[in-house]
Amino acid sequence: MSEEKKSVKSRIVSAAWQLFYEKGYNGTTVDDIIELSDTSKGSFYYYFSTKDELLNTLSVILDDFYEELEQKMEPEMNSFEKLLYLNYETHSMMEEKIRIDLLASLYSTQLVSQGNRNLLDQNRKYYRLITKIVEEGQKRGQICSDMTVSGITRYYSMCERALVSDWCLNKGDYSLGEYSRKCMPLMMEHFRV
Amino acid sequence: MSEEKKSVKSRIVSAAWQLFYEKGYNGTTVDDIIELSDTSKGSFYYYFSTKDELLNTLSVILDDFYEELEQKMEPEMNSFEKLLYLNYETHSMMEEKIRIDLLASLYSTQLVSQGNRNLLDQNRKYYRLITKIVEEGQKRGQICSDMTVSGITRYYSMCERALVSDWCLNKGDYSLGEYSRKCMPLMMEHFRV
Amino acid sequence: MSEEKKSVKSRIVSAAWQLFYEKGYNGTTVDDIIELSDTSKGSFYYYFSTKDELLNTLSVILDDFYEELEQKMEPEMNSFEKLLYLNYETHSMMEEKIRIDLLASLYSTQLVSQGNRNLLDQNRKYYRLITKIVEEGQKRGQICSDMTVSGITRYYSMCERALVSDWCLNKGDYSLGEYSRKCMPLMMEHFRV
Amino acid sequence: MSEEKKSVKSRIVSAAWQLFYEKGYNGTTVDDIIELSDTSKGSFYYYFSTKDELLNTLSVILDDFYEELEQKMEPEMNSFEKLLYLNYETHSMMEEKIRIDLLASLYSTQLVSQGNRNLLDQNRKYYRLITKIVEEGQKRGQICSDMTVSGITRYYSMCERALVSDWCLNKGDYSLGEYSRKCMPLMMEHFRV
DNA sequence: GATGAATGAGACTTCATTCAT
DNA sequence: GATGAATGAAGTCTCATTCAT
Repeated sequence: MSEEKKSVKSRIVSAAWQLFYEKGYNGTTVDDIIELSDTSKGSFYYYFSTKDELLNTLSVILDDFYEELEQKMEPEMNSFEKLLYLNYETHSMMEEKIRIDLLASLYSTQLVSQGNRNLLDQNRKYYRLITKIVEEGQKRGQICSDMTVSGITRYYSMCERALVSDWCLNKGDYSLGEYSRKCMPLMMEHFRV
Repeated sequence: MSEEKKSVKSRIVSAAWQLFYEKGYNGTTVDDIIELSDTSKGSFYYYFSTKDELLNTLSVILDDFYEELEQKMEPEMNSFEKLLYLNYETHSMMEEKIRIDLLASLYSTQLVSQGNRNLLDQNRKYYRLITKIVEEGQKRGQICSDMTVSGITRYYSMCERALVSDWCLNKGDYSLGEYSRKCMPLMMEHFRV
Repeated sequence: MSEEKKSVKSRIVSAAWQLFYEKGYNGTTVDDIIELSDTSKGSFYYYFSTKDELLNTLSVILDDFYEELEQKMEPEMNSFEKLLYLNYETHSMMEEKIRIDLLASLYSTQLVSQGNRNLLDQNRKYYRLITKIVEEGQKRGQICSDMTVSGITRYYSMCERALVSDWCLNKGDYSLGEYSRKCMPLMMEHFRV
Repeated sequence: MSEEKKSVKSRIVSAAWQLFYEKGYNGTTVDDIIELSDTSKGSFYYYFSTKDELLNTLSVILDDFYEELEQKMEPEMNSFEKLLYLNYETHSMMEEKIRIDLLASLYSTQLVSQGNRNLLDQNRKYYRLITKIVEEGQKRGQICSDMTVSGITRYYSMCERALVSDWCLNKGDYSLGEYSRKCMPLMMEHFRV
């Protein structure tokens, strides 16, 4: 069981993302997903309490990416630069690898959903990583200390969300990576020492 | 005819907003709207091709507010301050007067809709007003000139959207006005001369 | 006016029938008709109180055909044979010249319409012609006299409607003309002297 | 479960027919039906792909009646007489028990519908019963053998449809039972031995 | 853990028809 | 006579979600 066939849950997740890429989030129905993953309505709702919940699995993908990036970064790099670096790398990756309408759906859904707002979940690798860098930056005197670590983290993440949201709103008619490279330093200017 | 009864379209809009305030966007059905406005499905879909389209009429409300604000502002006020002032006033008004779930719905909808993205419509009073102030500011030497007028306008509006979006994402658990008063100067710091 | 351009009413009729042939009765909307005839909703409803009424203009076409047939028939022909002849000629013509779904629509509509039931209108050329032949037949002793003229006319027309209806019900998968040639004599057998 | 509540589908059918009797076919809306049967649009369209489809359930009612009649008929009765007997009984029953506009709607709908034409479905009890009697009649020498069993069955059913259709076309202004009693022998005369 | 028939809610469509101008 | 914006009525579709087995 455990070895020979993928778990039902992971079959659902794979199928869902495959379909999301092909047909977009709203264009994909739960029926499509269970058909491709060869399961049933019952199983789907056994593992996920709602279709939206699948979108949250996107943050897992993103967090894996942050994990990788963390490895790659030189620890001695200037902390402020680290933030800009992370931002540029991630936004470039999103632009290349993730369908824009998925991002749009994710942001759209989180705005109106009642439940867990994954984008803001403080336990994500993302938040832990940013927090760590800000802390380190303040200690090293490379990031301004007139705001708390969590205040800066929150501000930074708001700026990132702003860049992604606007890119989605504009239907991707410019480069997310490049626009972020240009704007992020402006938005963070105050915190550079 | 002309005097005695409001046009059908405006009856629909009024009814819709009344209901949106009472029951929220998702809580309001098209049937509710046509019942309160005493019209019919046919008429509703004759004027609006989709329920979402009603949300766009929110920008009319906002633009009316910008009109008012423009009157109130002292022309000699520092241009950079004008931007911060507008931001604070508007966000305070939104916080007080507009149901958060309407803003959330508006932003959510615009992210995934195919059609006109009202939030970005350059012809809105909003854009024309910001553009005018930025222009004036550069002329007067109160706003930095290392970016074009339209670039700054766009950046400024992105920052505003970020603040509103994040407030919605956080379900309004802090003051939008106050948070904007604190963050907007940071975000705009680069453009202050 | 009178000479140079066709009357609005006849433009509507032509357009309607052209469209009925192309798209069927139900497939043709009043909007289609007014577009092709280059008139307006108002005009359409000025001339026809309902879309169904257009179908009635079909009986004019049929009656023209009966007029023709009457000319062609030898007056001395046996009256009973005349009835069979008329039946065969008409049903063959229908099969060739008239779209089956128009006949189906005509019959279908008349079954449920409140208004005038053209199919039964005793003033039609059709009824006048059949009545004349039956009368003549009884006088000549070629048609059985144990039923009144109007009784036989009515019976005869019911049989014709039966053949057409059934042909429509079967979606025309056999020859209306041939099936009528075979069945009509059976149905009328009693009246042959 | 099994005992306590009727299936949703049959609740819909019952409600529909109750309403059809009260308000006629066109006078009954799908909303009425789901309200009375205490179900939902979703369920309705899960079981029936269109409102018209409900009319087809009429043949079930008719077939039940044929079942009954078959029991009542003396097996030794002359086969030709059996056909006339069946015809008279059924048409009398229709006249008494079934709203004329339902029959009209059924015939009207079947003329223009794309789908299954219930009226012609050879598997109905009706066709099986008529076929059996014709077969038996030919064997016994009570029904003429110059046409095939299926040819005669088809002809017979066409005659019955003719009588019902015309009755509907005339809005029931005479007795269907009596008119059938008078005409059916004329129409079938050829097959009497 | 799995299943899928059944449900509920509401958006949206379609058109013939009306009516003030 | 003509116009077409506006209407009304009902049918149909779409799906996420639930629940008895």
